[in-house]
Amino acid sequence: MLVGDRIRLSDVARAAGVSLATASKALNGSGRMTAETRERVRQAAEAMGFRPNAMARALSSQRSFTVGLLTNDGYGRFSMPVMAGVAEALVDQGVSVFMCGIEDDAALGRLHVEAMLDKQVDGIICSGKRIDRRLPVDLSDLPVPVVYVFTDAPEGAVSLVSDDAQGAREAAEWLAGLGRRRLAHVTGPASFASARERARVFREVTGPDSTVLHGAWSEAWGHEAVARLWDGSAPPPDGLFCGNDQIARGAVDALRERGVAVPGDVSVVGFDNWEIVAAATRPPLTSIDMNLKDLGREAGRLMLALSEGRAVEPGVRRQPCRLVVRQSCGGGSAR
Amino acid sequence: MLVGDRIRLSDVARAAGVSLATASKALNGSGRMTAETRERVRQAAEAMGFRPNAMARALSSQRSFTVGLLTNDGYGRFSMPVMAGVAEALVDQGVSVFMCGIEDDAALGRLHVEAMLDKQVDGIICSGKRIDRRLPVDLSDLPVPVVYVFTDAPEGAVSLVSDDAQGAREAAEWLAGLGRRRLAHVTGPASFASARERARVFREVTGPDSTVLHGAWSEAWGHEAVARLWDGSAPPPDGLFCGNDQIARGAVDALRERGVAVPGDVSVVGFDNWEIVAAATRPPLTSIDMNLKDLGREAGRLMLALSEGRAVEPGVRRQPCRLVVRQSCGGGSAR
DNA sequence: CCTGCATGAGAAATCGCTTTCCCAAGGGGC
DNA sequence: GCCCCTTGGGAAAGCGATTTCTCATGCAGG
Repeated sequence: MLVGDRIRLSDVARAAGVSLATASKALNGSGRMTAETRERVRQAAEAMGFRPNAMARALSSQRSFTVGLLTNDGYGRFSMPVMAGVAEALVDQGVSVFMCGIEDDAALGRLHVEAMLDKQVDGIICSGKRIDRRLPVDLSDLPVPVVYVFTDAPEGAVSLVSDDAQGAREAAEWLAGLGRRRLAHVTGPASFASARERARVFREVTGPDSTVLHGAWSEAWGHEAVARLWDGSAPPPDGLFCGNDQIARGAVDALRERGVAVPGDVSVVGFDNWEIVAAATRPPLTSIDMNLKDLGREAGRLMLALSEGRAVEPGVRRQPCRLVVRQSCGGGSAR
Repeated sequence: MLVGDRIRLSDVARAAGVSLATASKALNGSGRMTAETRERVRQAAEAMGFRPNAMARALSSQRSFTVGLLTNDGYGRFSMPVMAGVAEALVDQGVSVFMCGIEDDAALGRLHVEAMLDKQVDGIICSGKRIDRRLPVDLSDLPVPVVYVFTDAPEGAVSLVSDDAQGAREAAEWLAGLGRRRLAHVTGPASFASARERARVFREVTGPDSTVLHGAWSEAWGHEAVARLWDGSAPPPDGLFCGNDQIARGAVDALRERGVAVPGDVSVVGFDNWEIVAAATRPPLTSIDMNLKDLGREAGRLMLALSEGRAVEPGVRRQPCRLVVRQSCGGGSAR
């Protein structure tokens, strides 16, 4: 793929018959020279397959064209799509991503952050698995910009989260639009801000005393919630909005077991659009996708802006979610 | 966390009353000087919170203390644990990891590899999601060492995979040890080398004409396989070894639906030990764990050796799998 | 008492590129 | 026709380490 020694800028300069300085400026679009000169250098570089040594460039320009991505999501459920998005936004700017999983280990976090700083990263993107908790590292007072994604961020920071309210509204209105009138929301612990926020909006759409059940983020809880809702003490729901796909799957399984048809008798919407769960459910789940890759992509863009010294409005940015229709709701494929 | 300008080596040297050269050697353990001098420099560095500039160090020493991790596993199912292992093995050597997901896009692969090379990585770890397929990039003739993990590798390369044969034997013998005598193996497509190898060993343990069913790697296939095995034409198995946890889950669900008790009537072992699937199954799955993090850790060690110029025996290294006992088999928690 | 060699430490070159002056030449204004 | 300003391009000083020599110094050997 690459043979022999790497071509240096000085080689290109010599070939193009210009000085080192001119060659550098030509390729970077800086400095002043005739278009003809610039082009000649470009051609030479191109022809020789010149690739600048990023280390040298970083050392003198004080920009390393690398960013660090810190995450405590060891599983990758959230951080993999975010990383993919970040990388996508940055790769053609020549920026690479150091990825560091730190779980919830503060010492490990510090270690990695220091390693990043030593490597002169142009910025750090900090991502989590929950928007109301922070990673066990203090990223304030760092000599580089920081962008927070899908995690809680300090006051005045640049941060990016998915729009729980809009996602929940999307789900509830979809169920309502299908003609479902007795809706219930089965979600995770009320200790999660996301769970509370989605529940709030769910009530906003369906009425202040519609049913909201908090529990674990598990299939088991989905099961149990169905058992409660169908205990005969009240007319059961005809639409279920679940806080994540695992709960939804548990619920759908429980409904099947008790002979309730999905989507015939009940429509179910999940949250997360976790392919592996949503697609394996019978029937496959209609679900809210948080567009994590988009979140990552936007984070990448913001990081880029910041590292180029462009000003970025601080504060929390909420990115919209998107309803992905499968078969657990019936109804058209409209939207 | 860090305040003001970074301390440079020259600052340390001045503070310790030695030259730049001596300071460098003192901190790197190279050169010759009295223990007292060395220690004095160390103390000064420590006291001033000196952190060497990795770029500068890389530029002159020709080692960047970074490695690239290439993967086509966009989901992170395999690459996240591998990355965690790699990072764990390298972090206290001060080595950071560039992570690049390239899916199956050859152009993207080339782009990322070139970016890595520009950044002077000390080596590249190439990881996949299937041991009999390669990534769409040519990593031969690179100016840096390459280690392959969980992917097919060219002749003569250094490569690391999990030991399918040992894992399969572990599973089959566990079932046999539980007194199960009519064993069946339900697994993925025979086009997968892993599926074939595990099936081979399964037969080696259970007899040449024991049942092996190939299908998709899905829950749906687990269902269907159970339907076939329990169609009444033959005495059904009392032990099921499934090719992955999804198949196992499908099978367990199907068994429950037809009133067959797990683990009462049938013991089921899965493969992958994918927590999210294995733990949510009712009952939770006993499964074979491929120890991917260990695989990554070992890959990190090999990479380190290679990048330090130490010789590494080429060839395929197989790392053992491990049986994780949950409740789908009954029997003791022995082992 | 002089030569020789091991030893501790420093001067300076280098790594490959960026960037800041600085200078020569050409052109326009008065 | 003189002067000043614009313009294209180059020389050289870093960036912050590593590393190769080189050089005093002190001690042992003859």
